[in-house]
Amino acid sequence: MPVITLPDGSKREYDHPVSALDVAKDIGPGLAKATVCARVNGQLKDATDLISEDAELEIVTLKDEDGVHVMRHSCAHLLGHAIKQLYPEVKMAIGPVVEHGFYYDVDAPFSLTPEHLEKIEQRMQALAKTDYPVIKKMTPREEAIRIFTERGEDYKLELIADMPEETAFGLYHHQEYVDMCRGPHVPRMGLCKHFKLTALAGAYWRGDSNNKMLQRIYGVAFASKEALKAHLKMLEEAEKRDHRKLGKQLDLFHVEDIAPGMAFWHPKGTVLFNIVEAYMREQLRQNGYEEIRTPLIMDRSLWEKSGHWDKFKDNMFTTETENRDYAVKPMNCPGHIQVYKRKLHSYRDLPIRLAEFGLVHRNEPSGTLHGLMRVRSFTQDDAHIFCTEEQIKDEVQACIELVYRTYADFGFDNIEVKLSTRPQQRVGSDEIWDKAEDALARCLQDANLDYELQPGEGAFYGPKIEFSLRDCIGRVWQCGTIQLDFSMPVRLEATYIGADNERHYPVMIHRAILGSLERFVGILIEHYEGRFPAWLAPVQAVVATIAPNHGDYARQIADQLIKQGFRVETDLRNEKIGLKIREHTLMRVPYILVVGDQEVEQGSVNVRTREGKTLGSMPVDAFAAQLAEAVAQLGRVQMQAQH
RNA sequence: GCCGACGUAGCACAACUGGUAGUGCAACUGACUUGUAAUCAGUAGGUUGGGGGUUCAAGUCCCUCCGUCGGCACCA
Repeated sequence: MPVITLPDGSKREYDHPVSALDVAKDIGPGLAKATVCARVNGQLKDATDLISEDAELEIVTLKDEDGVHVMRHSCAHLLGHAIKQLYPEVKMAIGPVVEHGFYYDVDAPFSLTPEHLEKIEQRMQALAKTDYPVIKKMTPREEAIRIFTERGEDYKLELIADMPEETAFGLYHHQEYVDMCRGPHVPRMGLCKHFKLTALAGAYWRGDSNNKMLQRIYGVAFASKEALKAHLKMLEEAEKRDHRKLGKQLDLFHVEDIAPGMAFWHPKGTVLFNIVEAYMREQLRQNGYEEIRTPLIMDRSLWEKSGHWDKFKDNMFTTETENRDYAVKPMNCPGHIQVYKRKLHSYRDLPIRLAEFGLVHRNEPSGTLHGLMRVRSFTQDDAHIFCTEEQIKDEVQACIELVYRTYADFGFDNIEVKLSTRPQQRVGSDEIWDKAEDALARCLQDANLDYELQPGEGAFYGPKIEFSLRDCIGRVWQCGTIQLDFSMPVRLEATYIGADNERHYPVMIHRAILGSLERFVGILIEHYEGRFPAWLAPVQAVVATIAPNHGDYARQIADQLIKQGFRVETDLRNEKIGLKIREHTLMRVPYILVVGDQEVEQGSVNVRTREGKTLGSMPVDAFAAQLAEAVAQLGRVQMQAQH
């Protein structure tokens, strides 16, 4: 005799076990049709699961994020259904939900092509259209094994073998197709409507590169046609923001096969890069850091001692001369310790904060390279803070604050925070790791930050906090990081003299605010779609002449502004003003200063903005004041404009 | 590194099943003397990523290396 309580507080009494779908039908046919699954006492369940006890019930539809999630998951089954009808020899591995959609990893004896995808998608559409019911059967272990053995689904059998505790498995019957899943799933396939298969890729079985590589089919799915369309449109728009494309168009940088994964920065890109660096340098000055510079290449023995050689020798560039082996630095920390060690330090000196815009080289696997985001040569805004254990908290806190202040200045407000803890391969005792992980976790909690825990993802010498930003299509890239390290000072014998007149090892905090300057600039390009705020724009204004005889005046204006510290160019070409405006607008120059007879006469400039607004003639000083104001706002101005 | 796709002039792209490598922009030359997103005409530019092979003939087919793109694994 279950009593079902609905979200509005109303109660319904039944004299037999009911499913959420039954209840929905009682409420109305519209709701029944929209039912994707149910939340029973807060837990997601299949709409067809019978409820025999009193329960709070919420009918979940596609208006609910969870409903969309379940529908996407069912799309993966639908993909399985379709692919097995078309290519019965394919073996199904796993088909989970991902952001915006789903994928299915399959083992096919042939290479899937976009043409296959098209056929599969059509079959999916046809199957979904029949609106067949999905039948869930909790199936005893033996029977589940029998079913998948009969069907030759080796991967499903392996999954079952991996859950030795389970006595029964949820098998979802999609007509003749059977898939195993914890669920829930949609009760009928008509709910899967607005999907599209989008990509093919390789993926290792169980994410292990020792295993066979399977073929992964990616798809997206949404609650409505409009949402699907909007998503595809967004991807299209995102393509225009791609920093690799804009880097070429705006003449910022290039990469070529003479140096894979290493950027050639062009003049305009270098201006941008230098502004970012100068900004960070000013932060260092204001926050008690001392800047240093250390060698690019150091003896291999240093890297062996630090532990880097052991773990990363395959990813390090090496060189050799006069029978000595060297490694190109992949990190700055050992160099910084060498600087630290040249002096005897008192506990009174701590914390000591050594910073470097360190150019590091890492021989990243070829398949990982990605524009400026993942490269083999990059500049870290790196620093190492040598301090006592008591100072950890204040120092980490200060770093966190610096990250948020800095990112806000660059126009970012959406920062993902993660805490990564001890990995399998590591140096240092468990006590030390306990201490370090606790310290970082406490700092995050004190700062009131939501963060994701990533067990096993820490650096080999210590746990780390990561600050990540997203690129234009939502890929997440690690930027800032704060890492606690109790080991490196011991290994490389960095000490200080304590109040007790004994030698102690300092704690070392590795921290980067932007992370890789290359990556950060890449993200900036995408974030602003190349429309940099005046602060960052490589060229802030172009003085464009109407006719050749205005050249002297234009040059004079430009000189005047350049002397005031602005980045200004002239366009004296014998071309029409329309062409000049078009070209500089496409190059995303924030201001175009048009000068003709009228301006020469008045000693003014006629200002046109990148957005196409003509601000009219104004004295040069007035423009300079306006530009200075725009520059002073840093990147925060754009942030407000976007909301 | 692995799976798959791709690589044509500085850039963006074209060249049917193998049959003389083209177009636009940019560059250069000249004309036009310009008022808020493209003035007109002409000229030049490529061993089709490198190497090898099949063929009477290869941008196109095959092998191999390099690189790029999308994922996966990796990411100090």
